[in-house]
Amino acid sequence: MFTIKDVASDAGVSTATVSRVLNKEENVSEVTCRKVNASITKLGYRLHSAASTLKSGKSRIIGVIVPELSNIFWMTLFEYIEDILQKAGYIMVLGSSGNSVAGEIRQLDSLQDRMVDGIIVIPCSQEGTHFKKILDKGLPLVFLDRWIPEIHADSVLVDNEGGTYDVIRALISDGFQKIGFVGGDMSHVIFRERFSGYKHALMDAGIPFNEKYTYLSGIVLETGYFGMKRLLEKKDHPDAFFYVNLMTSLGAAQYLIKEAPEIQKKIVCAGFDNVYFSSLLCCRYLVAQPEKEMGKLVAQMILDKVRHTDSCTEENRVIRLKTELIRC
Amino acid sequence: MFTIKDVASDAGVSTATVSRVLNKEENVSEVTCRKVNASITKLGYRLHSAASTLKSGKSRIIGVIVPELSNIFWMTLFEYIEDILQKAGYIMVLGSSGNSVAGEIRQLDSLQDRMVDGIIVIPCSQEGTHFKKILDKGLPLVFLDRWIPEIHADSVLVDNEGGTYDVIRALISDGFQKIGFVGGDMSHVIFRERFSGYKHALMDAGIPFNEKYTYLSGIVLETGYFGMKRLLEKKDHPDAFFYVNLMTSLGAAQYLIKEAPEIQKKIVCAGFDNVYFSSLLCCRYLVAQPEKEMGKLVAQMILDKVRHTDSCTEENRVIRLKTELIRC
DNA sequence: CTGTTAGCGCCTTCAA
DNA sequence: TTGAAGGCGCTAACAG
Repeated sequence: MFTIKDVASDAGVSTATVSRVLNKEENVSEVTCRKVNASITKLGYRLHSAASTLKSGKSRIIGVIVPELSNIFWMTLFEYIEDILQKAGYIMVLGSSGNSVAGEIRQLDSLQDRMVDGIIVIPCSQEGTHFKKILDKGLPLVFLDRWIPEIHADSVLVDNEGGTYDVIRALISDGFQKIGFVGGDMSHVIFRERFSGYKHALMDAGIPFNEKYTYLSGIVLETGYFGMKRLLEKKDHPDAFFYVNLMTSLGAAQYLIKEAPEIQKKIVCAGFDNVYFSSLLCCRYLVAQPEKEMGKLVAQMILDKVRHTDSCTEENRVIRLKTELIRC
Repeated sequence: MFTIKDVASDAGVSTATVSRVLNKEENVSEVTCRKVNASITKLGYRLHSAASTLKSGKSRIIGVIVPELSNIFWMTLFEYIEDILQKAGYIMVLGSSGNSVAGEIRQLDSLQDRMVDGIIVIPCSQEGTHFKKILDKGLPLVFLDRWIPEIHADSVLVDNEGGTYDVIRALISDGFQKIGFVGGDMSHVIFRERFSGYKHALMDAGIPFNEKYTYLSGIVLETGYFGMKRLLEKKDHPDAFFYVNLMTSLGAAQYLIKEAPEIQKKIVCAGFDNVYFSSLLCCRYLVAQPEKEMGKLVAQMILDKVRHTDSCTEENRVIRLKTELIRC
């Protein structure tokens, strides 16, 4: 393997100059730059990232922490994110927190050991003191999809309240009055927002909120399954349902297909999140998040922060993207 | 931040000794070891991975290349893999090849720049000269889920032929004679294996193979969708179907739900792969791959190779795990 | 069993 | 605009 020393002697310059070219510094004459680049390609030289990291303290690694890897929606986001990071010369280290704060802390430690330049987090809960510590160290951190308001970090989110409001209003326009709300961990801000959108839509339509049409205990597959079971068992059950996220939607669809196919035909469903196989959910409406935009934006944000660490102390930005109401 | 120097002086030993303790070498007295560890925890010392990598040439990074990130089955595998790697002190760098050889090469280059200790690959095609180059350099590489027979690398696979044979036989036992085969990129060995299992099961039951019951042009969502459309349009269409993988199954289910709900009731389906929301596919049978075992095994294999790079030149191991036939 | 020491490859002042 | 030179923190001989 070649080092900058080899490149330097081949190009007839010093290692310092090669380093300057590699790091795209301004003050290198165009002739020298070309000479050096020629030698680089000629020798097939590649930067030794460990050496560079040791000396500069920059690793060109962006760490990512997700509650779980097996979530299609999130992974679709990371497909876009990785693409942008890669093109900027960064690699993405993707780690799962296993839906626990302890997991998040473990991942944060591991990432710091690797001297990552920045971190993207989809937090698993509203507990955020461990993230606060990171920010206090001046390490760039951006929240994605979910956030923790008390922790002042840049965040890329969607308009959860508005998206839910719109879909509920659409159901109301279709003539439904008894609309079920399935799923939601109310310790999470984003689910409170969605719940709020639901209640406001009802309120604005003059429909009284009825707690017995709601099932709020969770955001996983089982939540949807048992939520539907519980709600449909009631004699005066809803005739339309809103599922708070993809997992809940999947669980609800499973229940309907397996246990209540005859009821499925009589009710109408809608759900937050849209993926490539959403048509299996048999929903009339879906609230689609702008994955591509979210991914691009968060990647750009973290790169900005990484490259201008000084401006990190500025006011934090919380970006809300619009969702799209899809009629299936 | 503290360095081994600080730990050394705090513990009253040399930096070499600290390094030995950190790397869990044998020849350190128990007393010294305890002293050093005490100082480490007392100071909250953490190894500087870049420095360690620079000196030793080992990064404690395992690179992973997948055709795409948004595949639930694969990501479930990586959930297990990451867990094991993490516990062994390694991190996983997950990158997408975007289903192209060029993408694979790009990822390989990036990983080599990072001095990864080993690589796990789910190849996107049967083209493997770029992987050969990696192996020739002595860099540990293991294939997962798919393989390239010409490239002699360790591989963790399932018994594709046997799994398919069993499910087709089950359909035959249920009385079906006209069984459709949907999906399959025959340039991939694993799909040829599945196709072979299908044909053998028919043959062993004395049922003649009929090409018009097959639709072999792809392994993506659209394959399943249009495959079903095409096959069901025929007047003498199959009354049972086998889908070659998850994506095809999803596409087929979408077609049936959207376009042919009345036919769906009259036919029976089966598919390769099983995920947490498979019940939405309305299959009678599923061929489940042992994800946990696969993940654990491949993680263990790559760690073994990484830790004993010398034995890398030995005969390569190709492991075939049994699938499980699930009746839903 | 432990200490001394020479770099690994690169970046970054400082001086020219 | 360029070069010289001193480490960044750690590991791995080698010596004791």
